[in-house]
This record gives sequence, C-alpha cells and structure tokens, in this order.
Amino acid sequence: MSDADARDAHDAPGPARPGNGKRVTMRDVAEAAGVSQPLVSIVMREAPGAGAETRARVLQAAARLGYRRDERARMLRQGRSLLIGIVFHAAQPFHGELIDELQLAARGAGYNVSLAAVTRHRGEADAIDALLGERVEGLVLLGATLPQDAVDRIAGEVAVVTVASQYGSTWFDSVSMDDARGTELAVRHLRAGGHTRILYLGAPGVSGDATRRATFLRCASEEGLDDEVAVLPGGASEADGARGIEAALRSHPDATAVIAFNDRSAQGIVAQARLLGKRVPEDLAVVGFDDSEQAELPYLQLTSLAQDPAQLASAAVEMVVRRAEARAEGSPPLPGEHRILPTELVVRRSSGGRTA
Amino acid sequence: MSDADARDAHDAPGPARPGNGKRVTMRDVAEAAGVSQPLVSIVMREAPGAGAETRARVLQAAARLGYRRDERARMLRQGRSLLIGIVFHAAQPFHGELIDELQLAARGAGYNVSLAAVTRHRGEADAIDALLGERVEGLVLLGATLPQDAVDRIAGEVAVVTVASQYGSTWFDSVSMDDARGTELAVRHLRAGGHTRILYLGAPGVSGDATRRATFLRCASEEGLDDEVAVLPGGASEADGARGIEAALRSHPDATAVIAFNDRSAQGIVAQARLLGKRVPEDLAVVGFDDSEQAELPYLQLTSLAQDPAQLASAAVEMVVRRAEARAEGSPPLPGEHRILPTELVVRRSSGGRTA
DNA sequence: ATGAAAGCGCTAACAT
DNA sequence: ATGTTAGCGCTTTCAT
Repeated sequence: MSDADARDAHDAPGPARPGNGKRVTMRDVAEAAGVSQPLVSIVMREAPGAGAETRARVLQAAARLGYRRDERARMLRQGRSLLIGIVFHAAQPFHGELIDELQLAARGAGYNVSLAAVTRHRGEADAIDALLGERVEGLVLLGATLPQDAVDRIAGEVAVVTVASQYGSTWFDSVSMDDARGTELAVRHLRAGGHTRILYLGAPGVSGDATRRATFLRCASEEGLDDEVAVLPGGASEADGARGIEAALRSHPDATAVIAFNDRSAQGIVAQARLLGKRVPEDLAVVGFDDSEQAELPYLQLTSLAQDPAQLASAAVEMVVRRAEARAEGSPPLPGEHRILPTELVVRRSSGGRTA
Repeated sequence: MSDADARDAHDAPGPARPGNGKRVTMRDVAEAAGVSQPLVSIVMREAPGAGAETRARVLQAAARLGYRRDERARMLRQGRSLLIGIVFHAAQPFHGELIDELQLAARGAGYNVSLAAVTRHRGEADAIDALLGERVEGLVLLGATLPQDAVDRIAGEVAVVTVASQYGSTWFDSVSMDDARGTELAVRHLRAGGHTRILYLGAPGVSGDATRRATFLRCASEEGLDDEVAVLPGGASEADGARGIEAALRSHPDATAVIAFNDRSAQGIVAQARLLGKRVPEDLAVVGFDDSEQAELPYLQLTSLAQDPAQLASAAVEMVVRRAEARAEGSPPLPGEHRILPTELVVRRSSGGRTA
C-alpha cells in the first residue's frame, strides 16, 4: 500500500491540503512557485510589482493548491478592516431587502459587510458586541430600538448610522423615510376618495409610529375630521393587524378607511376584515407603509407609502463610510446628520384606486 | 487653550481612545495596569494563572480604556476559528427562525457563527466564498440549490451540512424533514375528512418538491384516487400560490382540497380562493408545509406539517461540529450522514379541523 | 522585479 | 504568579 493510499479509500474531492491537514498559506504557494512569500501577496492582491510570467506561475500554483486568502490576517496586518457591520432583525422581511442593497452599496464603496441578526434569543446589544469584536469600522443598525444614550456610547467607538429609527443624536447619523409627509399623503388620498371616518392603527413604541400618529391627528384636524377619526392599537405584524382591525370594527363599526402601520399589518387587516364580511376596498379602504413586495400581491393590491430600500441603503452606506474615513484619518468627530428621504404614495386597488 | 481641549469642543462619549486614534490593545491595557501583555491575555480569557489582585487591576484598566478583544487576532493566533458559517436566504422568513436556533446551538457547542445572506444580487457561491475567507470551520447551508458536485468540492475544504435540501453525498451531511411521511399524513388527513378531489400545488425545482409530489401520487393511487387528484404548478411564495390556485380552480373547478408546497404558498392560496368566492375550509380545505408562524394567523388557522426549527438546528450543529472536530484532529473523512427528522401534522381550521 | 525583515494583536510555550 | 519569546498569515517597508 503506497503512502498516498494510506489516507483512506475515500478520497476527498477538490485540491488536497498538505499532508498535515493545515490550510494552504502564501508560504506554501511561494514554495510551490519558487518565489518569495511577499511576492505571492503582491500577485494575490493584484498589486503592481510582479512580472507577467511570475504572476502566471504564482496564480497557477495557488490554483493547484487550492489557496484562499485569509481575510482575518489581511485585516489584521492592514490596520483597517474595511468592514461594515449590519445589525438586522431576522424576523423582518423588509430587512432582507435592505441587506441586499446595503451589500451592493458597501461593495461599491470598497467595503465588505458582516451581518449580525437580532432574534428572540439575542438582543441588539449582543449583536453589536459581536460586530465590534470583529473590528468593523462602521455599524448600520436597522430598526434599532436601543435607547439613544446606548447608541451614543457605541458611536464613541465606531461610525454608526441607524436606518428607519427615530434618533436625533449629535454622535451618529440616521436615515429614514419622511413619516410626516407620508402620513399626510395617505390622509389626503383617502379624503379625496370621499372618506371621513378614518382610523390609524399604530404600533406604539415602534420607530416611526409617534410621528405618523401625530401627523395623522394634525391632518385630520386640518380637514375638520376631529370627531370622525381615531387612533387605535394595531401593531407591526400580520397578527397584530388582524387583532387590531377586529377590535377596531367593534368600537368603530362605521369606519370606511384604515391607515396601517406597515404593509404586514395591512395584510392582516385586509384578510381579517374580509373574513368579517367587509369588502376591500368597497367597504373598507386600506393604506399601508413600506410598499414592500407584499403590497403587490394579487389579492392585496395594497396602496402603500414607498420607502425605497436602495435609496435608504445607499444613503446609509454613504454616511457611515464618510464617518469611518473621517475616523481613520483622525479628523475631529462629524456632527450628526439626520437624513429624511422623500416618500411617495403608490396607489393600488386597496384604497379604491384604479391603478394596477 | 489646554492640550485636552485641542480636540474639539464636541467631546466623544464613552472612554476616550489614546490620542493617536488607534484602537486599544492588550499592550495599552498592560501598560496602564503595570503588568506584561500576556498576563492581560490570561485575565481577559479568564484562564488560570493570574493573582486575584492583579486580575482586578487589569480588568479595571481594561474597562477604563474601553478595551475590547480583537477576535480576528485571537482566531489567527489560536489556529482555530471556532466559527460556523451560515448561508441563508434573506427573503425566507423561515430562515430567520433557523438562524436563531442555530446561533443558540452553536454557542452551546462552543462555536460562534458568521452569517452570509443570499440575495438577488449575491448567489450562494459568493456567500460561501466570503465565509471561507473568514476561515469558518464548518458551513451550514440553508435551502441550498447548488448542484451537488459544487457542494462536494466545498466539503473538501470545510465541514458542510445542508438543511432542508435534497442531497445524498458521501462528502457532507444533511438534515431535512420527512417529506414523504408528511405528504402521506396530509393525504390521509384530507381523505379522512371525506375529500377525494385533492390537488397538490408543487414548487418544481425547489428542494423537497420531488419527494412530496411522488408521494402524493403514490398515496392517491393507494387510496384509489388516481383519476381525481392532480399535480399542478404552485410555487414557494404567496404570489405563486395565489396565481397557482386561480389557474387550478379554472382547470379543476370541483377540487375540494389543496396541499400547498409551503405555508407561504398556502397563504396565497387561501386569500385568493376566498377572493374568488370559495370559503375555506367549507368549499376548499388547505394544508401547508412548515408550520411557520404564519400558520397560526387568526384568519388563516392553517393545518400544516410541522418542521421544528430547533430540532433541525441542533441536528445541523451537532453534525457540522462533529465533522469540524474530526478535521481539526486530522481524522479520516467521515461518511455522509443524511438525517431525516420526523414531522407531525398540526391540524387547524383550514382543513376543516376543530382544533384551535 | 524580487527578496529580507518587521510587525498587526493576540495566544502558547517556556522560563523565572 | 508573572515575564520573555515566538509566531499565526498576511501587508508594508526597505534593500537589492
């Protein structure tokens, strides 16, 4: 039995690792290609300073050995991680869309991203800690609910920008949609459709709710509808919306329109209302927030306030990168910038509109 | 103006970093505490070999300076990353539940996790590459759709286990639910409810569909329903289900029961069917797969085949860790293990059941 | 164009 | 119990 067979009859696929089982390093590649190790580094990161023929020999050796660069070592030596941490909520589909766009934008700015999920068993603080341990240079917090002074403290360590949360700190930036304008558009739209008995099913405590609620009441007042509108408890999930509308229709049986906290809640509202015999939009018009993928579902066709994930993402990345660069250069801290992106009402059938 | 003020009027919150703006290292802590740097290491990782009084002094210095251990450097030096990579699909809510449980299980086994999202702009191969660059010791692939030989190749580099995919390789492990048994339970349940004209709205190409479809046809045949059942195109999303049922009700208007590919599709089916005037469950019984959170929605009350995320996760972690340990010890490759977890029919109203 | 040497922040081995 | 030395895999700086 030869030495090569000693391993096992069962031969691993792909390029074999050196006999000892350790991973392939630049040294191994250098040895195989008959060059020095730093030269391999030059070739691998496509830096100038290597002859064409050598370059080819090195690349071939690397491929043969199945070499893969160790990012940790690279970051360590480089002094910079060029890494942006993203904290998202695993249960929020909209965060999935944001992650996609954030990754794209970050790559465009020369950064990589590292993800940390907030779940039932892991709070925001834990998720952030994990990313700080990886030495991310910036942090993008999606839908953060941490108290502002906690975020301030973190902003003392790395660049921070929050997305779709309500903060106004001098220590970090934020991007969110124009909740006030959106709410105003929703009320006007329903009013123009002839509705006066309008409900807002809010999500108390969730980011954005306070502004939407206040604006709702103000607009209703301006329209002279003080006595016909009401703010009732809804929530941010389908189940919350369903429960909310059921209670709402008992306390306000003659309501003809509802503004939901988000599209998920709106979905629950529509489904439950239909089950209770209400037709949507004929008996009950519904408007949501987010213009998420759900809004387009054939059986929903939900009128919703669009918040473009790509725009949110590119603004977030731009801001967090600017802060990170400033830190890397040792510039004095930047003042907090709080950007509010325009929103747009996308009219679909759920509010009585005629559009597809 | 004193030197301390030179920085800015605007004073950063939290512990200040050293003047030069670089991050705090163990050396800084060691200096501040008047001990050697390795001793700080001993204290920070709570290893034996430091006096109680020294330990306290070091910890205090670390806290004062805002020290945080650099995980990359730790992994690099340690030779092991003790890291498990998780590849998930950002658009799949069920993966969120799995991530939660996987993190829990991994922590229990002494590993950390690193996440990589598959999105519209980033394929599975890219996501896996990123994790390999971080030197993860194991990879948990959620709902992978890569061809098996591609996964085989990756399994040559690190420990791999797939969750909820259909593979049968000798090079990596897999865990999934018992699709055949689940489908059988669904058919029997509907049959017991008096249904004979049953449809299966599958998701061609998606993991699990082939088995479910084949089992559906076999069971129907055993029940003597060959001429009454049909397999029709559905899909894995709400929109797919809605479109699927609309077409299905046109081609098979007298169907009384539907088995959906998953709960998301079932949700679309129920909503669309109701919109078309069908009552659920009276006119159309619906059964889903996953028993996800949606299944419990008040307006859905969906009968579904449970696949416990906690069980899937702990099996996946157990298997990937076993493989990773074997590799770390240089043992010969383990044979592929393909575990199938039992499933259970959770009866709710959507199939005519009486249960909550 | 290439090589030699140093060092990122940490842990491990050995010395005291 | 504590300090010294070495080195993980890489990039950087300086020679040649």
